[in-house]
Amino acid sequence: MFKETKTHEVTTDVVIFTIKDGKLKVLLVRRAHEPFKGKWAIPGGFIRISETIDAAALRILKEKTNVQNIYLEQLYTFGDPLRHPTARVITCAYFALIRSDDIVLSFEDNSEITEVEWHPVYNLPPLAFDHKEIIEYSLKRVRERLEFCPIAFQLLPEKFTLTELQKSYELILDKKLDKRNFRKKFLALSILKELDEYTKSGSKRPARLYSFNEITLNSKRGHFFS
Amino acid sequence: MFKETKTHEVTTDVVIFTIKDGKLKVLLVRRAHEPFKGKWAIPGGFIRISETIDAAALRILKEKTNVQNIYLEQLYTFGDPLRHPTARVITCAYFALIRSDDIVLSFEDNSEITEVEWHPVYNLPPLAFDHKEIIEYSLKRVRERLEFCPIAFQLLPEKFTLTELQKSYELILDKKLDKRNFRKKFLALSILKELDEYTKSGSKRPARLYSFNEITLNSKRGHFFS
DNA sequence: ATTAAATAGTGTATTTTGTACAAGTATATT
DNA sequence: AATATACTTGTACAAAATACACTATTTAAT
Repeated sequence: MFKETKTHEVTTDVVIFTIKDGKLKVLLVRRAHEPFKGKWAIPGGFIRISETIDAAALRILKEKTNVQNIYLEQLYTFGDPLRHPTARVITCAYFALIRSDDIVLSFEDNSEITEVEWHPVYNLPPLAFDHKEIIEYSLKRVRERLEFCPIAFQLLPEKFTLTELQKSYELILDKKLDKRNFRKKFLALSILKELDEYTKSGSKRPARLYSFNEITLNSKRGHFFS
Repeated sequence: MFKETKTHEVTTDVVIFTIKDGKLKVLLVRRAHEPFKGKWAIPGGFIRISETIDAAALRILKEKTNVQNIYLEQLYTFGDPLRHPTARVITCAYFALIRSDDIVLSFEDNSEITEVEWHPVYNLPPLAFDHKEIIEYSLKRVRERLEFCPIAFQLLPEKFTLTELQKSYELILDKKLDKRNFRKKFLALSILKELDEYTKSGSKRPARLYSFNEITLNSKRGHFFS
């Protein structure tokens, strides 16, 4: 298919999750050029020759969201020769969880892209390349991680209610959880700091606010929810 | 460090585990050339331009061990620009578990290599590149997998005793397990076929032989040992 | 034939973890 | 004051994990 003398291109793509408008969303960019011109894709780019892969992924993340210091994990490397129609592009995919508040999406004068937007994970538009598969695999991985460590805290503000925390789990796992069991389990882990503050009851009964203790993962069995 | 016009090279390295002489071992090759001439390394090679990464890893595995149809899983992609002293080489690492019996190690007239040998995982020689890190990470992953699915069966012969099975778990997890609990748990999973055969008591009391049913993973919670 | 040595095999009691499930409490609104 | 809404809390049961010690079968030695 390709000449053996042709070289591989190596990129990184980053699946960026957030919770916005009560939905789990991923950041997508609209492609300005072929292949897949006009199609939505997950943000990505070439890995520079003297840059670690992690650094490249962080760079992509920062270009689009201006966010740094975030949970970013290498997901999988996708390298089917047919995943790109005209070149051999191997992509090392990452995923990240961020809070969507105080984030300004940007193109950064990037002629590669005509739009940047959050899209509901459970209702995606047609995507370029194998990006649908990449997102699905990310979601699977996030769910696995959630069983072991409360990475959902990346999605929440500094101070949050237990209901908000539970909601973030429900959005990721895509199922309802029992309120009493959820609280019991979480409080038993003693990773939450109970604050003496309450939501300024915009609605009904104010809810107590919590924050995370410095995260020290690996509780005995490490499992959270299944 | 490198000129931005220089291209990445992309390889795959495969950590191959086996149990031999009552020890958990990995397959290492001795490098014939610089860099790290004469040092031990895990087997690897360039990914061909029209080959999937999985296919490349399987090819490497077959070149060295003549084994096919084996549990092979992508581990992680290592891409630190400093991991190779003179080039930018990104490697997509895999790991595999195989039975060491009926395996003939081979160089396949490969001038890259002067030796191929099994080495105890818990007592490795100095290794080329970041291969020590890759092996350590493989081991971590194998342990994680072991909690969910009985991949240890890849290490055992067709017919085996419960003691042998337990031993393989103990070697990988590097700790003793309780015999009665181990058996109870495994038998409850009904993935074992109890045979009407026994070890031809080379030593003391003969032990019953078992084989695996067709593996259907994902029992309810999926966990085995911690 | 008896005994010793080695490995195989087995069951119960306790603790921990997971799950199912419903009523009372604090605030805002009317 | 009554009502609506979201917040908070505990117990009983089931399932899973863990701790723990003796008997059984064979070979080898006397």
